[in-house]
Amino acid sequence: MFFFFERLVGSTRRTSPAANSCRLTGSGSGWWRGFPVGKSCVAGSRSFVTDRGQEGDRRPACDDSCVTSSTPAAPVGRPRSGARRLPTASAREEILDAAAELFAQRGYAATSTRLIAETVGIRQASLYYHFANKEQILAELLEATVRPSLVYAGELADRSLEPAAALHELVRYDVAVLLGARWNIGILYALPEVASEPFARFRREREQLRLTYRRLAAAAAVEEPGITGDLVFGLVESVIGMRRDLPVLPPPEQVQRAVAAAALRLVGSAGPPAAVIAARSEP
Amino acid sequence: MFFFFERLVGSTRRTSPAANSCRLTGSGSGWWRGFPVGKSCVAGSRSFVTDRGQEGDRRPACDDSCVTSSTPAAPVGRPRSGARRLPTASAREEILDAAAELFAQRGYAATSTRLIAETVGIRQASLYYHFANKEQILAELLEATVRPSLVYAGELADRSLEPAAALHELVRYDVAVLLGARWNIGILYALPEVASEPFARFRREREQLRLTYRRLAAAAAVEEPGITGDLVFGLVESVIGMRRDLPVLPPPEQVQRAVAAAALRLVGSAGPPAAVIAARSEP
DNA sequence: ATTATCTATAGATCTATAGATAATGC
DNA sequence: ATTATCTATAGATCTATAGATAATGC
Repeated sequence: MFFFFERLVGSTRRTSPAANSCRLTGSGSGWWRGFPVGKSCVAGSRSFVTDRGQEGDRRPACDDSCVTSSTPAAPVGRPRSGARRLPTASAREEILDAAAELFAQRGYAATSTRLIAETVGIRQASLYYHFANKEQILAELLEATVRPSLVYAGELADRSLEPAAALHELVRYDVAVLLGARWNIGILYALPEVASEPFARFRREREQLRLTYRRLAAAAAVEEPGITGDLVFGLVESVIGMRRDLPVLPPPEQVQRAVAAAALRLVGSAGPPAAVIAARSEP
Repeated sequence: MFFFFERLVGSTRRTSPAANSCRLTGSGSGWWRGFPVGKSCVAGSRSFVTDRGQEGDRRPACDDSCVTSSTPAAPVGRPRSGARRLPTASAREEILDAAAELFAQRGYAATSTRLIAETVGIRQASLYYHFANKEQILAELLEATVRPSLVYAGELADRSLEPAAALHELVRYDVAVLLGARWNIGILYALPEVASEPFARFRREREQLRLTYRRLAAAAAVEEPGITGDLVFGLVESVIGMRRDLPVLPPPEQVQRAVAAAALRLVGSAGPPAAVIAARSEP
């Protein structure tokens, strides 16, 4: 019913731009966050780090050519003291993965760069070869986390579904993203430091997603929508708290179904309309 | 329709134990968090700090007698260098208030004891006269924040309402608590450091509240409840995020109504039952 | 004498930079 | 020559304790 795809994240590198292959290959890119999606492969191959400044860090620009080789290739540069955290991933990706785990577990301020480095298996100072500062790491994680849902929301708009069906789809997708992430990355959304300037772009994108929920809820609601859109948004993101606080959760598909159905009841729509069933016509 | 009451919090002191007067008086206690409630005055006079260890700090035990005087009284001890933050409150309460503001705004780890002290208007070291350590401050804030809803849930159980009506009441109350707090204290629930040991008691109490939601949702749901109780819990707490992220919110009563109604739709109950209306028979 | 503050400071961090070094690539 | 690491460290914190001090209370 669902299949997984992996996303390239936190890397300026781009593998073969096989836009619809839904599985990216090449030097370990895309390993670190797999999530199930409703129907289609979305935004999987977008490289969305390249466009950010990266002013401060010493990492040289890298064009497409540098990863197209599928050979593992002997590592360049001075060898690490420790073993690799993720042998198939780039250092940059290993850092993002370690940071995601630690930020989600202990918070941003409580996670020292030393701890991130230790978790990766490198020295603290080596982080600064890949990132200008600690904030850059969090910013990258945050943006990589909203963007898929935002992109999906955009695609949904082009499919001219009836509002309830579109809402159902978006909720399913979003829940899948939140549950499927390797670490409970949604926790980062609520980190207090996200209110500060370096994370403005992330906040803007998240607000766009909220607007989509508002629009769909207003269109699908039987009565005056009021704050219903925001409540659906909150309902969806409540799976972050559930994933954090509950020792066990039902399988993702079941949670997706439950939250999507709950969202439709919440907007007053009488259960998943026929269009929803039709829209998810799998083979 | 609603009236406010103030709660004694973070103080071993107890004013006149006028259990139902709904307004506590005496040396500034209860100033720092006012919130509207649905019908009754709940837990307003409980002092729930006394029973915790306080091992580390030098603050001497204080019995009821020490605050019963309603005269402002000249301050004992060396005078402060700065002005008071809250002239009517005790130093302990001022610290809790400042910490609540800062923890909610910047997070726990990112808030230094120096900053808390400066915000209060005292020197950093002076905090330690009132609290054994920084964790104690957060623990006290957290516990003071769930407890009212938990107590209210307990009282609700004694009133033998029908499930949908009870759920409606609890949601209204809980939303009022979250919206009425002087600072958006619910943010603290999601602070990553809350997972650590010093906050075990808080977590236990919050889980009890979750269980109440589950029980009520299961009893009120028309179909298989599944994770519906947790979704309602999440729905209610989503007002924390709304209060944080939205520039303006509708007036509290309106949000209460909207969330309570949404909760009932979510469990499948067809709108607020007559019992709900009956239950809130105001003059 | 008691209380609630103050000053001073120990010891442990933490972030980011400078510059050396051990690999590969050409 | 380039890359990706390493070691060393400056400078800025941060928490908590020790002990002095300026009030009131008795």
